[in-house]
Amino acid sequence: MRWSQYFIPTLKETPAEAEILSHKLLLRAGLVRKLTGGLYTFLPIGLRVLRKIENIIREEMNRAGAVEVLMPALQPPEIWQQSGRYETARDVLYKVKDRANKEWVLGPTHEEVITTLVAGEISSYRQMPKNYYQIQVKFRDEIRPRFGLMRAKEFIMKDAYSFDASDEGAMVAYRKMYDAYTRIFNRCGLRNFPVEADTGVIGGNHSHEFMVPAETGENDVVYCEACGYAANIEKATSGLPKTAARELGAAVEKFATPGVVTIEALGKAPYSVPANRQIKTLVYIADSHPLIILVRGDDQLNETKLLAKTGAVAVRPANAEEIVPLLGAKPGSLGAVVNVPATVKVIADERLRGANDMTTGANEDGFHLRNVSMERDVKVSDWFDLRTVTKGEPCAKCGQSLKIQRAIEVGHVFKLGTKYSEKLNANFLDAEGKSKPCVMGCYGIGVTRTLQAVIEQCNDKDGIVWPVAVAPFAVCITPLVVAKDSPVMQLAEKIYTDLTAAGIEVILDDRDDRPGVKFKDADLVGFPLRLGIGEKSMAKGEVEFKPRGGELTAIKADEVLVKVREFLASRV
RNA sequence: CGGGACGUAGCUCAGCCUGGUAGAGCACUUGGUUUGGGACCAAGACGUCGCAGGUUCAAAUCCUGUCGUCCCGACCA
Repeated sequence: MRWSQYFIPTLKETPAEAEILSHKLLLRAGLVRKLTGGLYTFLPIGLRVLRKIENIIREEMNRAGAVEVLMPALQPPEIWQQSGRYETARDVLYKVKDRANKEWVLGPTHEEVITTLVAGEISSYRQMPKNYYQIQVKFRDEIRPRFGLMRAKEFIMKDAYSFDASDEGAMVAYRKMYDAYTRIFNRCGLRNFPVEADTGVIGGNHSHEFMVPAETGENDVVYCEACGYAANIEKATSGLPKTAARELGAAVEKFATPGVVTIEALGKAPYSVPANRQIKTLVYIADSHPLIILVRGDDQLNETKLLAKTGAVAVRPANAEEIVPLLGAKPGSLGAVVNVPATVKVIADERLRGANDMTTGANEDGFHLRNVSMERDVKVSDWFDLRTVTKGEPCAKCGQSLKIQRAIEVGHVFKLGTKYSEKLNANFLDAEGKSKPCVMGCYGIGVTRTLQAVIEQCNDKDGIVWPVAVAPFAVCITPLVVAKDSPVMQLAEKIYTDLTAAGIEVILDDRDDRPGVKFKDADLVGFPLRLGIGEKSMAKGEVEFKPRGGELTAIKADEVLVKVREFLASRV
């Protein structure tokens, strides 16, 4: 490819819209342009990288036994109603109407479509296992699109769906995808690691996310260096001991705490109740039912856990207008000991189990209760792990100190079970002739997000530093004289022809620009190797050999092909 | 949806407080000089100041509304 005929609109200055580094580089290196918030056009360089990533994914999916299909992006709402997600996923569903005023949805994912397909095609256990995947555009009505391709309204996803006759078979399929994902992200040049994950609205009971460590990520990952435990903070647990039981004190005692409405204030004189001896009382609305949540004063409620453990579709904190009529006091004086309506369930964090000598609100403004025993004084309906892990806590598996790292989620694998096959009638007959629902798994990779994650991880002060496997071109030839009949340009053309003939992807910077401009652009766009050809080096029969981010050396002009091959082979 | 900031040339931004001829740098065009890490000189072209109302003799500037962008939060498969 000749640069002058291509389309690489690099930017010297950073567009105001970009905040994080990868987003800036995406724009500056001319990979994408924004149409409007959350919607981007891929320019040729960006598209080439996208295709590279897609092909790596294809190769690994195929290798793992998955088969490529392509499903419609526009879908009938009926299948979403059938699966129940027309309601549970309604916030992210784009809906459109046709001329007859019939409603359609733009697919945010394809469980409904693939399950409907399979329901009509698979009828025997002999036809499984099966795994179908596609690389497709998805549409999600994100509340706040941000960070360029990281969270967009429209994005490209690889999604695979496995169908098995048994739970054991489904686990095999899951494991195959898990291994394939590790290979895919490694091949893309990404440092990455799988973590245990929450399954969210998609359902299922076994799930891992593939994370790329990055400070700009939207996830917190809890991990243990000693034993390898790693989990999304939404799911992570630790080996922290339960609250120590003490000598069971006298009966509950009410005491005045005028103006004290925070854990912190109650911890100070004259009360001096340490946070770990307080019970924090929160009120949540779960699918329109109020719930009382108890966690220890020094713990934070993890809403994802709450959602998962209660099985609710949605939870949100109740506001003061809802709380006062319910418990008779404002937030800051709440508790679950007295004046709790019988209809309201009390859910408590495991860490409080057996705790006594605790202090909590009295459900009366300006008063708290001391000598509270969870067992004796609080009627708890359910005990769950509900707290958020913090760094430094002991690992539940090995006791070593846990760490927390920000990360970008680039892939997610789920064991779905029969949630969708049951609702959408994807049944088969087993060896005994008994009808059963297929056991499913689903496996997603954010392709466009992965592209940006590579940039986020592979860059320096001059621009992008592409791993060879996903580089838009492996080599950039930079002749410093571009007149057609000049010896420099003739050598550049020869090298270009030779490398291209050898199957190497080369871009020839034939623009009539000053050297500095070309060097800066080549660095910004990030080609792994740049070959510089000027009159000086040429006089010595040499060509400049400059790996991106490495040292410039001179090589013999007639050794270019060999040296380039060596270099590329060493980087795979 | 709550909080904040912003919207002026293709891009980055100044001007707004204190109303009165719309600016700079980069990019672009032409000519010249340059030519190994984003050149220099000269001349030029480029704007309904996001949009709609209002106040005023007069609005980029003040007021109201609206749309859009970005940040924080909430939310999030």
